[in-house]
Amino acid sequence: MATPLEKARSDPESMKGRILKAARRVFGEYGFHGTTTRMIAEAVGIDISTLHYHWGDKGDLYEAAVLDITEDLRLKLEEVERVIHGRPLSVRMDMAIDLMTDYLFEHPEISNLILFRYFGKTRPQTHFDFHVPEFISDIARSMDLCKDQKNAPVGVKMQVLTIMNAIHNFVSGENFFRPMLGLRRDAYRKRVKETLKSILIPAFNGAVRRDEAAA
Amino acid sequence: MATPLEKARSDPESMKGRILKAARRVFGEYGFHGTTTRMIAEAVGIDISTLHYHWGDKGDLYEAAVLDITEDLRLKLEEVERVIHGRPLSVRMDMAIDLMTDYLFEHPEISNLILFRYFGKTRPQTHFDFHVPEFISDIARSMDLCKDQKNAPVGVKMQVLTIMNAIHNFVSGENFFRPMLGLRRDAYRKRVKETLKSILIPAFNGAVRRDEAAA
DNA sequence: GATGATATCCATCAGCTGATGGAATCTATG
DNA sequence: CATAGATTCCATCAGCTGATGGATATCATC
Repeated sequence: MATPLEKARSDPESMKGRILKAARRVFGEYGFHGTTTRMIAEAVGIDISTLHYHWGDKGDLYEAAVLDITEDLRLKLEEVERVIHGRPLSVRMDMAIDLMTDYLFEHPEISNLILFRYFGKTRPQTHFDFHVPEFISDIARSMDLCKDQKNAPVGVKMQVLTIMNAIHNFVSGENFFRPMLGLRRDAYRKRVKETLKSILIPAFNGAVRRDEAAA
Repeated sequence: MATPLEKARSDPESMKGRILKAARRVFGEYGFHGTTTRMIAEAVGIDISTLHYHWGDKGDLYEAAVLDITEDLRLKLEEVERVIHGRPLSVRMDMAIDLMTDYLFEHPEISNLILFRYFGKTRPQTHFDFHVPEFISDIARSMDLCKDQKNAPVGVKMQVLTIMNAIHNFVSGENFFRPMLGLRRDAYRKRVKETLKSILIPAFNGAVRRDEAAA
């Protein structure tokens, strides 16, 4: 039998799917404690008891939202890897940044929820698995930053974290940074890509050149 | 007459100061909505009415905490600028990363509160000034990334944001990232500095070399 | 159209949270 | 010590929040 999350993902138009979609967005904007079940129910246009009927209590729905965005992100990373596979490093980096920033700007609640889980605590302490470690190693391998498929070295993992977090920051912080910079939506997104590339591509090209020189 | 915040900053041992210090920490861990006035009062060992007596309502205390960490950060940035002034770019960058990471790891609530304000919404919408734009331009000038004292170009501002956010991320996300990487406290902090330097210094050295070549 | 299962809403509750009034305590000053 | 002001705590409240029971509505199947 399919879990509630699988049902919701297989049919986004169902009530389960509509609630989950709204939950992702509202939890992403206000965090777990800043979100009330009534806010989500109102966003869907339903009563709170309908929400509880489909998803149990608030913590269960939050967990489902986190697992849902995690799975979306995993699928997108796989897709990006397929697209960039076999190309030279600087091109891979360039394309990966373009594809991931575009995707996350279209689904900012993914970045929002991830950052909330990284940087904030929930009361009472919830901790279900986030699958971050595997993601990070997969990205590292896809970027050709390490050979080992299963487990990247610590230094490489931290480089990958730096890249991913930089993207999440600009996506999730758009409401704060964009007015500060006086940019329109499209100009902001263009600048984000440029900035990330200008910083990251030289850094990693240099790293690889240094590796090659050492070898 | 001194404002409550000025009084609290001038005498950290006073009740106002003790409450403010606890508020910074708890707000930083759980965010505005995840924090209850009772949590802060309990951390200080006082009754909630004493808290309200000194700081008014919850929103006022939160605002004071944000302004307090903002001022701390401003003072630290000034200090760092004095220390690194006049040195070559790569050395400035190296020292600035060391000094700022050390400082923020000792005061993680600063990074915590800043990230909460960047990435989360508060209900009802609060928006008092954060002074971020001036900070960013000051850092850019201090790093010699721009000439104009008052207002750095957009591209430079975004580079500075990328650097500062990367530091905040690793400081504030320590509880999440460190177990994931299997590092002890000191090793983690060492690795954070190495990672930041390995990515940022080549990038900005390259940028400056390109500027010089173009000039 | 009858019937059982599923889905939705209304009414309501207990507990938590922010906030306050007022009594009790402390402190400085004469 | 007396007194006034400042500080702290206890008791309490109204409103919000998460959650549920039960009535109603919808739907598939016969």
